Amino acid sequence: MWPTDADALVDRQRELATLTPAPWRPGVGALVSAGCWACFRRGVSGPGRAGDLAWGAAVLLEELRPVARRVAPGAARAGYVPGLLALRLGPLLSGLVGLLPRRPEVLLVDGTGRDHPRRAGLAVHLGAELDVPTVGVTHRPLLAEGGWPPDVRGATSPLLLDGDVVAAWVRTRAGTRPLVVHPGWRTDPDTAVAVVGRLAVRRTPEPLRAARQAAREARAAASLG
DNA sequence: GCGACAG
DNA sequence: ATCTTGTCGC
Repeated sequence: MWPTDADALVDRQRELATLTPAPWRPGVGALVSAGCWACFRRGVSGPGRAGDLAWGAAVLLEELRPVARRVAPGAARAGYVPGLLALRLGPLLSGLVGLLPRRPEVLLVDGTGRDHPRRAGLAVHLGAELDVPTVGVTHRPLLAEGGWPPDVRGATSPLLLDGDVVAAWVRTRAGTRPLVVHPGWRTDPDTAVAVVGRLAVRRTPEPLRAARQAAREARAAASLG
């Protein structure tokens, strides 16, 4: 289950960093993926706090086609603290993925993997809890460093932390900012980049786009009453 | 001590 | 995270 305080989460992250699960690779045929997302009330800025109202979503896809959606309101378990995102969102997101009609082959998460103070970001943690290979996607690195790749779709460049390649900048579209792709649970950098390239039609990979849209629709519906 | 810091 | 503004391209 999910740690409920920072000390317990840090302990769990240190444990996760020592695990070496078997690497996963996509099989032949249509890829069954999922994306999960959480959004908060509009107009509220800052790190927030425990109890913040949130809307979560998980969407299951066969290749690029959404086939199931789950949305639910929930409460953040903590304010946002860099390195402790799992404390805030872990239970909500894992619960929603667990409601999908089947387990995906790979789950895309809005968070880092090995680019983390203890090499165990939310993408790693969710994958371990759910026993699902994961790939993280963020707008920017948490700690890793590296220059942008050329402005060509498919171009990548490494992001390093303490001399290790822990993530990659990826141009999913020319003319826009690259995304950061993070290997998570049972994925390596090459596999993570390949999965994102396969699932990205627009800038944001379709599983995350679909989940973000579903979460925001749930928020909008709630605001109307 | 100070700043930086996924969402 | 979320918002606002401006700019570019179709």
